[in-house]
Amino acid sequence: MSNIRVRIAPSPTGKFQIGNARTALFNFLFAKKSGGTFIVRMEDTDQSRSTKESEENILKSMDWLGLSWDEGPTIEGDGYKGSFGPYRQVERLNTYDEYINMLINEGKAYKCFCTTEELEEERSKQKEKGIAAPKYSGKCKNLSKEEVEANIKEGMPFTVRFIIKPEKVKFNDLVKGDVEIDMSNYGDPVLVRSDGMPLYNFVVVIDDLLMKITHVIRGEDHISNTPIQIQIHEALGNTPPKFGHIPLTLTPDKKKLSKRHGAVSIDEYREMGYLKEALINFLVLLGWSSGNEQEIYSLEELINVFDLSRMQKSNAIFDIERLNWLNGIWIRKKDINEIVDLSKPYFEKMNVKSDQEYLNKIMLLIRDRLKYLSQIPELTDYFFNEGRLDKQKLVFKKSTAETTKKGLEAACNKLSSLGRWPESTEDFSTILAGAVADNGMANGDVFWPIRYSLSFSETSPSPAELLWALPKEVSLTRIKKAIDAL
RNA sequence: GGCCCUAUCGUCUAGAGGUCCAGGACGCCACCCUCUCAAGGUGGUAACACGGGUUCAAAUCCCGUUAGGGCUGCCA
Repeated sequence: MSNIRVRIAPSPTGKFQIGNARTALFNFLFAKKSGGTFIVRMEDTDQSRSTKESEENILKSMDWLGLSWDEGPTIEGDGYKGSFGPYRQVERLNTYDEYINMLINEGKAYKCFCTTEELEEERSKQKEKGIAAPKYSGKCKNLSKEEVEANIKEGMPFTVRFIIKPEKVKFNDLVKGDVEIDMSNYGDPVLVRSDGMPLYNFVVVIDDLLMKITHVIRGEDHISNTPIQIQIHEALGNTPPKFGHIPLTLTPDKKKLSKRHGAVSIDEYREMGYLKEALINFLVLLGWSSGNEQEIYSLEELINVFDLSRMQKSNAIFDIERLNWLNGIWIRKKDINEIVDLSKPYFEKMNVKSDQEYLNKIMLLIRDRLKYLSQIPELTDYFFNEGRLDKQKLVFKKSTAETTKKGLEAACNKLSSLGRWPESTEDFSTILAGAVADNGMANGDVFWPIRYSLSFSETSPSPAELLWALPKEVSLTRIKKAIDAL
């Protein structure tokens, strides 16, 4: 076990998102690769947006993906594992108080009595003056002790602000390299809201410090928060952790992935029938590559080959076609029984009560055609229900109604006179081919109408496969019906 | 606007100065297989954003421009 400790720190303000999952995955891989510890911490200080359901969804989604955490809330949500808890920020409020007081007493933070209105006015005035980078003036920093006490006595609400040192902050980012930011562009950030609730930029530092986080791997949307957090760490006399800012994933129109741009939660992809293996595989390739030409990776393989230094520096666009391809690959890689199990929810939605054997046959026939499991209803309806027979479509394009009828009859006769119903697709194939040969016909005169009459579809598995899967009586009835229709 | 990050086929990417008139994958197109649709196989289409340097040599290093993204909250 190495002393490397990383965390994923989602705010439970909605379902677990694709972007979060990707960040979690990179953290997970980084930790597992090095024998380190992977921690989940709920950043729920925004109580107006945080919900228990969101937390549950995040935990369950991570668990489903196989991103198991060593420390953090338990999946049941009734406790914690790990000895650096609690792992929910609202349960650590007392701790934050201690550190806030320390900073204030040491003159590194101050109480600010400016109201939201005053701040807005200040900002708009600065904009009017054409000031390029409006920021808080820091006027409350200069309040005397007496003024502060008087304000408090009057019951004036206040925030606590951290005093930014107006100097350049440099850090070596694990993925971006050297980054330098001039803090003279920053106003003093609020650490604690006027209602007493501490804010992200502060709590994240305290938690990372107390939880002994060694590497902070997060989205690059946090890069401009990093120098603030570094200065807070330093104000506390702590050496900041190492930072690695991974590029973001964008929608096809190059916008930040969000609810407005289609499905974004892991839940939704799961419901559509994307396999966790495909999602993991897809997500890791969004911003990372091994350097060789292998594209298909299991989570276990990734733990071995993952290397943070091979992260891409630029943003990546979420391409659903690539996910579809990977999902198809993983669907085909799975054992058929496993696929049937994964397919059950979709059959249940169809109110299908077939036995395992029938479902097995069906999935054997359609799995090559599946991009995702929720396509099952549309692709398998004819296995359970009669469809509409279109006389025009019954005739192969190079054939005629007359020949088609003859072909169907020939096949029907052969099938009906069978002593024992065959058990392999090859046998059915042979029988159909026999009907073709006996009558000097083309394959299309027999194969096509049989297939169409059994599936009511112009695109389906082969007739031999359908005969193999469908119950004998169903097949025979459908073929006879087709003959009558001509 | 300011600050920061980034820049190879439509998309995901390989490439860490010569082996690159740039390789792989997805998609798309064609062909093979074939009664159909998939799957599979084969082939094809398509990129170093632009302009300056540095160097014998640049996709690779430097500068600038342009473009995209992020941040600019008493959200995270």
